[in-house]
Amino acid sequence: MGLRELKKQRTRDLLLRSALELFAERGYEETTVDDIADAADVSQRTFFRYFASKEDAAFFVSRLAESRFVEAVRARPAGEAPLDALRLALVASWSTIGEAVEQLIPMELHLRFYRVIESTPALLAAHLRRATELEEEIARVVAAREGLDVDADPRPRVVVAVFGAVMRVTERIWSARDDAGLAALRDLTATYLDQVAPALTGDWRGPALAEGAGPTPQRSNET
Amino acid sequence: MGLRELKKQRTRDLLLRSALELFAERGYEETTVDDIADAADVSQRTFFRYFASKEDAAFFVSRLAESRFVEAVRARPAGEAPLDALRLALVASWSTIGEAVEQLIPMELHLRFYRVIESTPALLAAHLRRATELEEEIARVVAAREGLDVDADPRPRVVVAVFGAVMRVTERIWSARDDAGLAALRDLTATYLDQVAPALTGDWRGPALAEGAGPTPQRSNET
DNA sequence: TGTACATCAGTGAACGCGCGTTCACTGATGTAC
DNA sequence: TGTACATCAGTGAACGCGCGTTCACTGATGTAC
Repeated sequence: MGLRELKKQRTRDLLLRSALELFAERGYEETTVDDIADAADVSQRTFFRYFASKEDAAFFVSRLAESRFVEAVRARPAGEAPLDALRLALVASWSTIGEAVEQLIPMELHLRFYRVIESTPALLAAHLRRATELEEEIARVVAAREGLDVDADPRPRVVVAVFGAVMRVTERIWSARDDAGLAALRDLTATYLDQVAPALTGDWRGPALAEGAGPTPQRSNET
Repeated sequence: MGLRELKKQRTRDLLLRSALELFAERGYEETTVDDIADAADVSQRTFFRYFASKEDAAFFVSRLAESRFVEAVRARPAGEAPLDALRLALVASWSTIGEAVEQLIPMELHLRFYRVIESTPALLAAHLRRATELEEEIARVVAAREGLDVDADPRPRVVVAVFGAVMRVTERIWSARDDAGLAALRDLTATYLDQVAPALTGDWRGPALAEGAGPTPQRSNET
């Protein structure tokens, strides 16, 4: 890599990190693009050379993580049931995503920023819109796996939407906690995914499974 | 009602209708608050007397519809399984919502605007954020029905999130169609809700149910 | 029915703000020979 | 290794835009007597 390209990457990384640090410390709305540029010691003009918008910078890391997850879904063996494939792809991509994030910014900062998303209406809105776009992409992958037409058969979009809905519930609950670490998010996700079948079943008489109350008792989609 | 109050209501209705008509005809981003005020023959200042923001006006009708739905959920008899209660509340509130909307604007305009929401990133984002807020409210209603603590038991939030996810999938698919009428949306919703159980089941070997291919063959949550 | 006063919807004009864009330019890095 | 030229990251300043706010004001509606 040439010196020019290296400097470019350094500038972008610096801008990205400055942006996320300011967002996490002071809030997204309270941080102007000029603030970010100042923190990175470049001009506002330069910021817009690297990021199409303030929001674009905010979701740069998420974009990376999402593409890893999609790759992981594509990589699942064909025999798996769709919901299993999604869940196993998540488990499998966990560490890959972690490494990719750490290339750019400390995981701790990423997690702090994730909570900013949840507490900032404009960011949460953008996050949800992006999530539905991602779901559409994954629905197509799932449909392809099963040899189905995504527009003719409702099931691919439905299973992906259900999976995504549970993801977002766990994100929100996780971000509302104080102890919010990466392991807690992973555990919460597992617990909530286990609750899909019980929640949809008419019979709610079974014992309520308190979150994190212990090892998850059953999987919902095993044959 | 006094003359003053009557004039007030007329001004608000006129502003609302002007806003939605402009949004539907020309697009949300392409319509400024000044345009709306001009169309209603009042000053921009007056617009902000009635609506906190442009977005506030855009979702005025939705707010009304949502509150009717929440009421309908509250009104479901206690014996019903949660997912059934949500579905039946939707069916039951359908006409009530229709009447409430027609009080304000023609249903045809409301439906046209719904498609604008789906095709406008900023509006779709706001819509999704509002939807998650609504889901939280409904999750609490469901938890109360079952005598559960929404923070201790994952099932209320999960079942509501799943229901909401299916709703949003149908909204999106419906809005992408040309023939998009109210009946089509209702049928699509029924079809997709019927697909929740089949989609989550590992076994996808059963015949794909094409949307609208006929009467829905089975209910997912009957006892 | 009339008068005096209070309330309050609507006005017009100006402003603050931050995002994102446009312009003409500088100077460092890369490349050809 | 050196020279000439091309490329392109970064600059600074100014601007357009629309949202939402603020101000001091007018005039219609409501109310008390």
